[in-house]
Amino acid sequence: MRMTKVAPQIRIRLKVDPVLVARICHALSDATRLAILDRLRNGDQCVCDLVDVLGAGQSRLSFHLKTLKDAGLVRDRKDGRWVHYSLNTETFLAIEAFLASFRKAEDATEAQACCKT
Amino acid sequence: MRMTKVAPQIRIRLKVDPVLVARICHALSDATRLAILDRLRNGDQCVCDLVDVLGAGQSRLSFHLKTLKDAGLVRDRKDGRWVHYSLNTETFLAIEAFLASFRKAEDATEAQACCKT
DNA sequence: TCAATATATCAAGATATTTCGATTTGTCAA
DNA sequence: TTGACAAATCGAAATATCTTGATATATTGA
Repeated sequence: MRMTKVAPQIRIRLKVDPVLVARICHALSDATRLAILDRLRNGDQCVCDLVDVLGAGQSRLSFHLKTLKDAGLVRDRKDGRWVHYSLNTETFLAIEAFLASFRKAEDATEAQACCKT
Repeated sequence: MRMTKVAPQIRIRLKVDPVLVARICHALSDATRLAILDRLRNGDQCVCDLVDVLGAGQSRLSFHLKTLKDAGLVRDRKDGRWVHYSLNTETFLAIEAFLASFRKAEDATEAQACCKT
């Protein structure tokens, strides 16, 4: 982690498309989808596991998983007749950077990368 | 900014209500509202200024400003016959912390505060 | 091949959100 | 007090999203 102050022009900056931000935030704005993401904290889950744990219908979960995938918040991996979903942390990082830019007046209309682990 | 490592039990933690997260993210999921937030980067704006700049109807802007205010993303301040809106950075920080928790396996179901300026 | 299982997709209805125009409320200045 | 202006609210129409049940696709094992 970089600790010394750097000049503005060499800061890491990410230009964030508002259409993508809206899509990501929309994906995060539903209780079922937040519950799915919460289940994925502990690693990959197949749809059938999520159906069992969340008590939601299979087509409903497929619908929400597609929304999360289209937003880039999750990835899917096919394994035989199962599909495993997992968190895509890059997108979380990108949206965090976008939101952080609202707390940093000097960054005007662009987002600044932060929170790197 | 704290630079030394701290033990997990004394980390700052924020329990985030999924209902509030959904409300905040919903507020962030609309192009008009993102445009409003972008205008507020440079400080307070009254509704009439936003109407001029964004080219949207007044009732439409009032509707979206209410959505943003209910989500805690903006504050309003009455000044004579004008109402000035401004960014509420605390809520941005809270939602960033919530999102960051998905990138930190050890935090399980709670969000960790980060990105403090 | 056939039956069972996992997942995706579709259509239709239910629900929620957004937009617009009109009205209302509150403030100020003449 | 009156007229003008800023902003919020309301009802109705338009649009988008979510849920459900049915069906389609793909994979596996018998």
